[in-house]
Amino acid sequence: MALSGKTVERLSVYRRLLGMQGYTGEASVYSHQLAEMVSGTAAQVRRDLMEVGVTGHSKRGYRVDNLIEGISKVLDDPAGTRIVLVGTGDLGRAALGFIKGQNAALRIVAAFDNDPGKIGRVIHGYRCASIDELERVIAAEKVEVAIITTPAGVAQPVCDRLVAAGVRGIVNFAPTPLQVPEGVWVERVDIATALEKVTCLTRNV
Amino acid sequence: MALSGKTVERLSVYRRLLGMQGYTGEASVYSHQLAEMVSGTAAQVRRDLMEVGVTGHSKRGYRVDNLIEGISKVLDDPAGTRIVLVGTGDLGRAALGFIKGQNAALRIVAAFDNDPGKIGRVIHGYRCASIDELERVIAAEKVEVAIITTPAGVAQPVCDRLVAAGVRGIVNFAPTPLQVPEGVWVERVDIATALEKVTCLTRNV
DNA sequence: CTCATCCCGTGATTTTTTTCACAAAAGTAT
DNA sequence: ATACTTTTGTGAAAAAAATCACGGGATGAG
Repeated sequence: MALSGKTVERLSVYRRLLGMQGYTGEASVYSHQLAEMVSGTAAQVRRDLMEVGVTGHSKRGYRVDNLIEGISKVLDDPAGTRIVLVGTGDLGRAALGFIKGQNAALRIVAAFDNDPGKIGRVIHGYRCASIDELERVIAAEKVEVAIITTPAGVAQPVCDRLVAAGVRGIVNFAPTPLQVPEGVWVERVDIATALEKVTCLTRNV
Repeated sequence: MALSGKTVERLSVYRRLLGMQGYTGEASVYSHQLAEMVSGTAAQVRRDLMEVGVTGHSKRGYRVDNLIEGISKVLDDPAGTRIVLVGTGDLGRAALGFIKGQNAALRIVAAFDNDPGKIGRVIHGYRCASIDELERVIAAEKVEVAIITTPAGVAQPVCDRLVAAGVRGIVNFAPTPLQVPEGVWVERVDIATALEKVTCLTRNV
C-alpha cells in the first residue's frame, strides 16, 4: 500500500478533527463535511478514504468510529513509535505541547538539550536529559523518529548523531536543510518559508 | 506572473541559504549546488530560476548577488509587509525568533496576547500588546499578514477578528483549520501532522 | 410501490508538477 | 584554432495530484 505524502497529511487532519471535542458528535460524517473542514473537495476525501480502505454508506456517510479506526490502522504503528526531541527551546517546548496526549501511538521517550541549566527540568511532563545520553537512550529504547528543534548551527551534527544511532525519520524545524543518507526520511517544517509564502501569495492573488 | 506555491517555497529556501553565513562565499553557484542544498534536482532549480527571470551563465552558473536580488524582487513587496502575531506562548516566541532579522521586507508590527501577565513584556525585541488593541493596530499600520500561534480553541475567533480588521494572509500554527472568506490566504503549519507523516512514511519505506 | 433525493465508489479526464534530454553558450586544454 | 567539457535554458515527456462525472445503493415522501 503506497499512500502518498499528501494523502497521509490529510488523513492525519481528518482523524484529529474527528477526535476533537467540538465536533458535532454525530456518529457519522459525510465526505463533504470532512472536505469543508480541510478546505478540500468531497471527491478528494472519498478518494483518500478509499485508499485507506474504510468504506462508507450511501446516504448516511461514514461512521466516525470506523473512520478513526481505519485511519489509525494505516497511520500508526501498532507497536507504537518511540520519539526523541532535541532542543528544548521555545520551539521544542511548543512541539512537546502539541504532541502531548494527541496520539497514543506516539511516545516521546526523551527530550534532550545541551544547556546544563535545562537538564533535569520537566517540560509538559517530559524530563529534559543531557545530550550526552542521546546515543544510549536511542539504542536502549529503539527510538526510530526524532524531532530537531535546535538552533540552525547544530542541526546537522545533531542529525548525524541521530542517524548514526539508528533514527530513520526526522522532523526538522531548524531553518536549514539536513543531509542524510539514503533510507532516512526528513520532513521539514520551515516557519520562515511559510511566512514568506503567505506574504508573496497574498499579494499576487 | 503566476508562481506556484511550491516554487515560492523553494525560492525562499534558495535565498535563505545563499544569504547565510557558512555558504561557500563564492560569487556564483551552479544549479546542481542549489539542488543539493534542497535535495532537489538541478533541472528543477533552473526552472524555478527561469520563472523568476534571473539568468545564469553557461559554465559559470548564477551570480549570487543577482540571484538574491531576483528572488527578492518576486518574493518581497517593495513597500514591505506589515505583520502581527497573535499568541505569545512558546510557539509565538519561537516564531518571533525565526523571523527576527531574517528578511528586511517583513516587519513585525505587534505581538498580541490576552494574558494580562504577558502584556508589556518584550520578546525578541517586540513588545507584547493587549489583544484589545488588535483592530486599532491593524488599521493604523495597514497590517496585511498575521501569524496565529494561539491555542486551538481561540484560533477561529482570532482569525475572524483579523480578517474583519483587514488582514488578507494568515499563517496558522493552531492545530485546527480556519474558515475564511474568499480572498484570504491561509497557510497552515501543522506540527502534529508533520510528526504523524514521518512516523507513517518512515515505516512504509 | 414509485419517485426523487442524496451520497458513496471509482474510471476517466484534466491540471499541475517534475523530470528528461538536448541545443547552444562558454570556458579549457592542446 | 579546434576539440572537449561543463553548464544553462527550455520544449517535450512523464509522473503525480486533483477534479469530474456518473452508475448504483439507500432512504424518505407521497
